[in-house]
Amino acid sequence: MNYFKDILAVSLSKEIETFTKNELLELIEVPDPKMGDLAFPCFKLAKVFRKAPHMISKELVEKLNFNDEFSSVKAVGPYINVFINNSALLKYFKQEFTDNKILKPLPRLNKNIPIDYSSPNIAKPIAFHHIRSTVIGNAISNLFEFIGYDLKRINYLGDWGTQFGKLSVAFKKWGSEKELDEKGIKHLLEIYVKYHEESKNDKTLDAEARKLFKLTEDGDEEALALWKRFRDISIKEFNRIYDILGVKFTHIEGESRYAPVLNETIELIKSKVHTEISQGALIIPLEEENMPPVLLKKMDGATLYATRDIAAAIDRYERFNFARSLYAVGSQQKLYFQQLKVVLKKMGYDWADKIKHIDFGMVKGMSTRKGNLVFLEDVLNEAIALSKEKILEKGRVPESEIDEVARKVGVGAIIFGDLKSSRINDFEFNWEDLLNFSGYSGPYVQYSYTRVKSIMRKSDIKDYTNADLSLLKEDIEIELVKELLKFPEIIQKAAENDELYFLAKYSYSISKLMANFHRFVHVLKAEPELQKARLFLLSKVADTIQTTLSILGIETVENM
RNA sequence: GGUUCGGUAGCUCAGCUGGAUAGAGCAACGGCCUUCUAAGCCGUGGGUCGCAGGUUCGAAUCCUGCCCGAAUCACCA
Repeated sequence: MNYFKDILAVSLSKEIETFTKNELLELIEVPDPKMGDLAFPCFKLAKVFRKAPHMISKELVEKLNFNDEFSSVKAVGPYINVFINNSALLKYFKQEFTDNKILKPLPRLNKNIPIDYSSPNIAKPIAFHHIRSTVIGNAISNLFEFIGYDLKRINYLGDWGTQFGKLSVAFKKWGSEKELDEKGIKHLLEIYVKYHEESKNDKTLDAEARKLFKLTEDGDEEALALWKRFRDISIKEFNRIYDILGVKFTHIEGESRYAPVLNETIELIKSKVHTEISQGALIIPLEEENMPPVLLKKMDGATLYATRDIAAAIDRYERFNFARSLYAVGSQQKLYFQQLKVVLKKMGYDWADKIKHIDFGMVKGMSTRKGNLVFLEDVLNEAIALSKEKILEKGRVPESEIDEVARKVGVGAIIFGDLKSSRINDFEFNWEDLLNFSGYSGPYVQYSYTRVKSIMRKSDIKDYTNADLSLLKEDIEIELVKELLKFPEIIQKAAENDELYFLAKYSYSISKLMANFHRFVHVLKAEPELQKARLFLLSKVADTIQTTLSILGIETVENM
């Protein structure tokens, strides 16, 4: 659509000298389809020319000249409404979608973007609320990869800290090898919970835990072996869930990576910014910035998250020389990330400006009926089971593919559910919505895709490359063409705002139009040439849906 | 209390760099399977855009104040 906007703007700029072409381009709107494809409001001109806007629109329309791009250019009150000529539109459509040029990832920029997402704490099963960072980070990564960046997908595990001392103590006291083998991470959670109960009454436990973690930090072989074992078990279980979700990482590391360099990091910080001891803790005061201080070391000398994160930020810059550095982390940590950037900036690192916190709202209303967490895996399994049930009901999917299709659809519903609205909104946990596969949902879009593919499979015509698109005359066909041509704008908007819901909405609106297409237009009954033209269009609908969903991290299926 | 984010239909949300009658989905109700997949389609009802001022040709959108909710504000991450 930008192509036609540009033509309109150029034409307008020939008549209007007080505005540049780009200023005019900014003013052009995409109105209600009934009014036109493009609209130019004359209010801003009215101020400059001191003339009523409806007069200006009327006069302008008479002066404007076009080739054959527009079929109608009319003054409607203060607006100039423009309809695009169908043949020009279809010609442009064919050009852009030949070899799917428009859907291809953008040229490589040779610029790195490390992104930190998912990042669970080890020794605890992944709870449902981890879905947000995992799915948002994965999709943002896909999006930036699409527009040309090289992504470094980092799962920055919470794998260091006194909680491992606690876990070690708990395992020594109540742990069982047999249960660890059988239940894996859930056994670790059990004993961790028990530890917390017991430690309320028995204060010696905490001291013991600190001692054990100190041993780990100092490199004690036995302590380290136990830590490594907890970590390996955790990673194995995490990977199982990432496989279900279809989420990938390029780097699995964790806070432990920075354990050896913490002292030198603190020395480095001390040498570059003013630090002080306050109430026994080592802090960086940020009064000038109107922020609370950043704590580097606790009273007992132990380091904190901030120290590790500063080390990690520097490390990521040194390793990747990043164009941007992203963190998909909840909005609770907004202030913390501002502080982190300020500290890095104070240390003289200009690249701190390239750090961006992709924040998102928290998951609320999670069922606590059992007084414990809702595990992500359970929610996924629930969604997959429901989707399998529906697949069996319909009986369209071959036996051998049922489980795979059920997974893609069930998981698609969960992922889409997370990405369908603005990141910053809190996410309401609600089984009913989560498992509702109709309307504005992943399965709806996937379903739309299968119907299109089904038609393509049933037709004898398999090659549409030389289709004569001028045969496409139905309104709904033209609407679809216009929608498909919006793809680059949607990608751009999503990337500019780090918002995935633009893509989710886009996939939905294509599907919605497709539903209308099915109602008014028949493909297989059409004459061969017309059928070919329609198949060309449908194949592009399918490809656009697939490309859009795949950026969101959702797979398409051929049947459901 | 300070800071930040939010308050639009019963619920979940779009729309917010001011513009033409405020839009979706879910839920409710009523229709549609001899027609390329009914996980679908069509229709109906449902709104003082938190409240009050201001800015202007025009405000859900910008400004101010207030009300309500959430997050956060030094030893968790």
